[in-house]
Amino acid sequence: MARYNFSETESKWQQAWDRDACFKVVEDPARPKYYVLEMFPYPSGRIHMGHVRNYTLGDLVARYKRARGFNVLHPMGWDAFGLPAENAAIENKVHPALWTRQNIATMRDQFKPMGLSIDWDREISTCEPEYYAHEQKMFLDFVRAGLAYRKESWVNWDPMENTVLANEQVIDGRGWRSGAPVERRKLAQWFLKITHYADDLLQSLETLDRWPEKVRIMQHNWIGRSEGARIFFDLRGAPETGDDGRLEVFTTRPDTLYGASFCALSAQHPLALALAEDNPDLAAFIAECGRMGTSEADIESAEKMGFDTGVKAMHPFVEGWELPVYVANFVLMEYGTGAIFGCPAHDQRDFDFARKYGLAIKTVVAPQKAVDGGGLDAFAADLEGGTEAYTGDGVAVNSQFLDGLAVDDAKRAAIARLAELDHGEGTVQFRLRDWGVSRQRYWGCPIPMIHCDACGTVPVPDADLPVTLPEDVTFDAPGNPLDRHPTWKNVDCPACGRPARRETDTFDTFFESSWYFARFCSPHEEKAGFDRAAVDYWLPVDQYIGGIEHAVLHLLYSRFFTRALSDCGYLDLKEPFAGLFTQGMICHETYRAAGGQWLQPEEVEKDQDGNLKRISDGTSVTLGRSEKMSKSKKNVVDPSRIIASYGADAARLFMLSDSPPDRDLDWTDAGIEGAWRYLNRIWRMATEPVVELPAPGDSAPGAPEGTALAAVRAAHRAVAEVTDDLDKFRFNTAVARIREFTNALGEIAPGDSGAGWALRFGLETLVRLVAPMTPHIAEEIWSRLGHAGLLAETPWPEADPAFLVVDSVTVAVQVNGKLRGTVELPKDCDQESATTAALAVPNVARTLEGKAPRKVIVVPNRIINVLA
RNA sequence: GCGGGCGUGGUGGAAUUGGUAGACACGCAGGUUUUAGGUACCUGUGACGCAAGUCGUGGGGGUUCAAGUCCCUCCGCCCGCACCA
Repeated sequence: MARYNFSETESKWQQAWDRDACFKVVEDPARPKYYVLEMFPYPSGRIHMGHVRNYTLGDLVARYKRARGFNVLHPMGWDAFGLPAENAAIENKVHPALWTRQNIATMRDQFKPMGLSIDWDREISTCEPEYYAHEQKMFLDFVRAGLAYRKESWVNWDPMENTVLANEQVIDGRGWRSGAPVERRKLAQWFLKITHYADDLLQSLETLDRWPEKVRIMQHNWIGRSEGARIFFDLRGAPETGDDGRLEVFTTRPDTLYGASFCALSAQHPLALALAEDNPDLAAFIAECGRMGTSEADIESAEKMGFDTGVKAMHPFVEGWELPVYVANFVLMEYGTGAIFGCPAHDQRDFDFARKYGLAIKTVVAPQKAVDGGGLDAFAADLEGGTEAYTGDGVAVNSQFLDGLAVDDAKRAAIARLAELDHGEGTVQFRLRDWGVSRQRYWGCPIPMIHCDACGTVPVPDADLPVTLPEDVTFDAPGNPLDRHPTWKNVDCPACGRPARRETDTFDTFFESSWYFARFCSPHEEKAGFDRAAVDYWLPVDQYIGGIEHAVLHLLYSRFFTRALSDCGYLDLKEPFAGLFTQGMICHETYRAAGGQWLQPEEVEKDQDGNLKRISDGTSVTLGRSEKMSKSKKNVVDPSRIIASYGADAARLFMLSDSPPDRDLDWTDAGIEGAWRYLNRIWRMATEPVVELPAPGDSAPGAPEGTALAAVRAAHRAVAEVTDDLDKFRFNTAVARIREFTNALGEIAPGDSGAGWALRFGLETLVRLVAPMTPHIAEEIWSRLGHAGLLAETPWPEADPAFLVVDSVTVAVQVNGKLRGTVELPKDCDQESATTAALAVPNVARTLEGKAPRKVIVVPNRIINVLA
């Protein structure tokens, strides 16, 4: 028999599954549903190993759940809008639409040979109007529901390219492509009111019990809820700024108000800007703070800097107590109110600031112990003369009416007094900010709004939707081509009919990925984004699988979107993803040539002595540590080449072997070779059996014995263990159990009674267990074993408990905790006979030197510890 | 700085409730068959030791009959978020 011909076999079964439409699904209320979804790919041009791992994991789950009787939805689509398409357009003169569609075609062709059990009829691409039309409607409904609004906000502006840059496109304060110094500009932008759901998004994290703890913590921190107080300080010497002349401050420590020694404003605070108008020194200080923001922030970060404005803030509790108002570089405009009161004794930043500017440090909280023990003065002296603020728990001191109250009680009391005096109130502050969705980009979904000089911003009427993205644009001038499109941009106002202009901004591409999981439920629905009955059946996604890099934004936006859609009547659901699994990254060794430049794995070989050489010229190569595969380090391995040389099954098996799926995986040649060798091993076992196999369906010819019985037992044990492992996402141990079982099959002695039957049963069980991992070879062996039906449509095997019980166990025997031998005992045997047997072990008797044991601890079926 | 994770043979990694540490692989060594070989199969493989045995899960300490697992402490690496008031 020839070596296993993977390429012939793999394409053969892919066609068979296709022909039988094995993976096509429709709603079926009679069966339990299971929705498996991998994070859909960005069509960058070629698939990478991360994709292979992602889709291997998802496909394993999909095939396994299908075998377990679930109606499985496993779709595929493309996250097709985004900046790289525009960059390609500028750099290579290819239209973004063409570039994207070609990439999708290429990547689809690369995915197909993986043999994924995907319902390809549901394929979607977010850059097509059939998809994005629906999100325009959703957006307008959000606007109507008060969940979307327009406001001015700061952006990074590249004056050379006439475009807005994302934070990661700003390098050392300059545009990544133009190199021009980036300006801060204020633009009117659309926002989605994610903060409306801040509390719910936070609290519901606790219901996501099939999410990784790590991701929930990251979201928890990102939302960043903190309870505190808003405090209004009356001001003296401040210019009129339009508000009521008071300074609003947020604090989590209203209990420390009696320890206040200054107030500080962010450099972008309106009051700071107003004061700077006739104070050039302050203006210079503010400009300096602005410069520090982007570039050398880390280096300078330790150094607290401030500028005394001369303005005074009046303490809310004490008549006549004036606090100096500074502008300080460590106060963020984006958080709270952009202003703080400083209590140096109980906040490290305030402490450092007070030291630098000679401000008072006054202890107003002390540990109960210090107060009780009469050590308060010493505690205060240490604190005020030291270098570290006291931020621990305790009771209020030196604080008038708060004295003696524990921190939490003092906070409540302070807030009550502030409210009484009309100087503040208790409040909850979130770190989470509303989601800005406007992008000054071409390759995205147009925002369906029209700007009219007379009527203001007018929504595009539902009847005029969708607003399709014009494809007759060029990229030969800087800026957004939509801005200079002659016919698309200029339209009549839907309200008054006079000439008006379209909104030329497009949506953030997270917009598309926030509801695509719902679109997959009814991808061809034309009237709406999805059919209500379909989403009610399929959602939530039972198992979502993807990279940890989306732990916060994508997942949070999707959770928000699901709530917003529900509030607008589209859905009745809060959480889109019931189960989440985050896979590890693919790593590979790195190589550097003598000159220091990175080398690709194909450029390097090992010589006889095991030293790395560059193939082209034989010069020596430095081996670097294994790192995440990346183009910049050139340590990438192309999946298509691997699949072409070893087949999809081998690549998939390697992805699942050894490393737990949530940990990083090292790609090695030895690993893929090992997977390939294993496939050949089971191929030989099945096609050149050591003993003649009975016909399929033959019943067992009496009880198997010896190695045959052992193999049958191993089969049942493997079914039980692999099932358990797959349920728990322990795919690497599932592979180990399958290999163990394979070894047991290899032990079958042809002469043992029932050997042929046991081998057939074993092989059938084996291919059913590996089918979700290596579906092609499993299907081929299944067919060669004489089965007419597809393995892809065969139910998961069940273990017979009768073969799982064992009648004897090996029990370890220790003397004083040290292993001295083992003893074979009947399962669940009584303590006395276990003790007797243990003491009879020669090595145990010898170690005891004839002395009687002091005590014997028997853990049934596990261990016996003899204490001498 | 805060939060999270990790640390086990030459390598990737196993190890229910605390109960024979190193499953399953890779690599390596020896052998058998075949071959031009890279194939396949068998045996061995934590360290030290001829052996009995001793020591071994990042270091140190503790709890326990028994600790990779629980507690304290220190060290190292990785990942998030970072002047969040």
